Amino acid sequence: MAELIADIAVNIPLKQLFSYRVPESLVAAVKVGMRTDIPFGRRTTIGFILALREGQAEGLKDINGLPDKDILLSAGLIKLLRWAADYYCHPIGQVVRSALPAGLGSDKNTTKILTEQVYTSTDCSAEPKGQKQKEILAYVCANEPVTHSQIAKEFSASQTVLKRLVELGCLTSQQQEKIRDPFLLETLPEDKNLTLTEAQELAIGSVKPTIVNGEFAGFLLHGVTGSGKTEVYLHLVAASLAANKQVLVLVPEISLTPQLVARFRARFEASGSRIAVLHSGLSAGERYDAWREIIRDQVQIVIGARSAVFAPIQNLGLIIVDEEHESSYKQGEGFRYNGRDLALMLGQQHGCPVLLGSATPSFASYYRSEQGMISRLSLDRRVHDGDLPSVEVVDLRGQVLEGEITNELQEAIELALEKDEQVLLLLNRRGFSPFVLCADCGESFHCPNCEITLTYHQYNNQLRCHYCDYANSVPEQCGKCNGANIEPQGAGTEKLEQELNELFPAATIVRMDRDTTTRKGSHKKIITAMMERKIDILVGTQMIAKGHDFPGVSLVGVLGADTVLNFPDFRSGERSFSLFTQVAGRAGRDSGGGRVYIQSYNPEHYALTCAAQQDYHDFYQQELPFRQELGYPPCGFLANLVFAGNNSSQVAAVANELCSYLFTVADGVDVLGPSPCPLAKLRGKTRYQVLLKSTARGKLRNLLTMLESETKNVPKQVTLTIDVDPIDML
DNA sequence: AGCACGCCGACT
DNA sequence: GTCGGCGTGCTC
Repeated sequence: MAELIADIAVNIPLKQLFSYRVPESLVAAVKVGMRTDIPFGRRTTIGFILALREGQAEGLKDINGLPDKDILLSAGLIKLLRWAADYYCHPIGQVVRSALPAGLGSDKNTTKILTEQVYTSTDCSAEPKGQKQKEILAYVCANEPVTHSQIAKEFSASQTVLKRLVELGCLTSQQQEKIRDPFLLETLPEDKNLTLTEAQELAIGSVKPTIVNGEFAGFLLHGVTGSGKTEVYLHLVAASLAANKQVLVLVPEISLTPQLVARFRARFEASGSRIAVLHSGLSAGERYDAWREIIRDQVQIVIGARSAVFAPIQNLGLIIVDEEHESSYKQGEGFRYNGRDLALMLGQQHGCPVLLGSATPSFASYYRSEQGMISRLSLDRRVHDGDLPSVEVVDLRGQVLEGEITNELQEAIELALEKDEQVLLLLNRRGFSPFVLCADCGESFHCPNCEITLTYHQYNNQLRCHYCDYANSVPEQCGKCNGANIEPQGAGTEKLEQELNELFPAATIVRMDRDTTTRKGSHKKIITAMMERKIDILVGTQMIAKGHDFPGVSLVGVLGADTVLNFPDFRSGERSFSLFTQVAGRAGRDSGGGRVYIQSYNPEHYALTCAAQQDYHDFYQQELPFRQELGYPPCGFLANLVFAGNNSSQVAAVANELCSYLFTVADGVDVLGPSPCPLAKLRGKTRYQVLLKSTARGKLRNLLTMLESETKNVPKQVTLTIDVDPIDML
């Protein structure tokens, strides 16, 4: 006899699904996408029903129950998750869990649905005796249905009065679900409806038909800073809403893009569209509520960071990936997916356009647009004024510098300060100095867990590891020769801040990096002070280049460009070009006539010269042969295998063994390694890597399949992580 | 990942 | 004699 069988994903590091019988009592209620309680081994746990089928249930256990009324995973989402689990070689149960809002994927179900009383009137002509009763009844009649919290806000001590009104038969009440609304206390900005430029009109016109027709199409919206990408997004969102379809907007990090969220809300909330903003600041309850609203089709626009690509939207009309080049779209640990790439897959599965927007596109996206796989839409002019900043590359070769700032840059800063304009200085290295050493014997200091050099932080006189949380105070004496001349070498943002204070004592100088923005709100505080022109010079790491328009900035300086250029990774050119172009775009945003100085020992490097000209296409053409020759993405495909464990010789042996196996079976795939990872030791674990490289995606996939069946032989003391399409290989 | 089973060292 | 170390094996 055929019975109902559920295929269930369980949160364990295994690829397979587990099959259970659905008992007669649950057959009517069970649906694909629901969460379920199941017996698992000697314990009970929760799982997610990814499929239901008829079949022979002999030898299968029964599911215990269904804890929720709603389904949690839409059919479309299940399809995406299964594809992603396979593509990224990650256990399906853990893939499902990382897609879900926190609190729903774990065993302990801590997130609850809130409910509250909702009142409606039954008799508005009634005339209760009490004055307060009259007032509240009138209020309910005018505004019904009214929630209890609304009444509590308007009237004090309303509880007994309400009870009396219900007893009198004037009101009835119902228990109803309550949605936690994170926007409740925020005020909406004013919506500015701007006239479109020709280029904007053209871009909108290209995407619109695909929204209406429900076709997949990829678009790269390449627009320089200030060219009005957001306005293009807003018009396309409107088109999607008009076609009765929902919109997904991915952003690199919500906290860095408050303006974008504000503009979406200002444009669409007034006309009754609901926007769900998913970000790390939400409580578990708020996430759960947003998730339920989305799956019930009560939300029209979802904005969020990479994990929002898993929002269970059922009727997608458009997907936007803003700042698509940002590396934060790639998850760096666990389930190492790329939100931008999954967005493209999602668009294909749903049949809707995907719009990738950036001023400095990822090399991969630009390549795809050149190959005709996606369409490129360009906005090459700023909306106001035409002037892009003038960029000067300052040659450091042969210069004798006392600090970090050249005479050229110093003079430019003086000039800007005289004119009461703001200055932005980028130095992509936090701390005071990247290392310290003993001036007598040359001894330097390393992290005991990660073996890399420790960075000196002057403000608390500590040596800190930037990869784990190791910290130690600076020793008085050298441990090797007992010398007392321990000196900081090189410069970070802290030291630069000190130098600036000496050079420009009258100026207000503020530093913004991970060390000054850890406290909640501190980041926003600096941004606000900058907006209000309370800061003359802002010094910081790459976070100063992201997402903010500071109208008062006329001068941008880039220091330490060479550390970015010489970073040991095939994407260093791309990253440098992107960072320098983005930060240069911060100069003279409104007034025009901005100036940018980039100091470098390698002024002829194409990443620098192209950034100086703001010429992406030139950069692309110089970068392309290098990627082609070496078969690097997007001209080839990579997967990085990392072996880690406490016993270094065991890790090396396991890596060696698996590597030679792969080498013998590989067909059309280069097996490189094993070699110690660039961070050969991290948090106390020894790490080796094997890089797989192929020009054919399918051949790489085949090898990964063979690898996965071989991982059974990896001892438990050694962990193997597979990173498909890695973006950094540290 | 849990959770149990199992086989060897120092304790009331 | 047994409490407990963590190696190994399994989970529909």
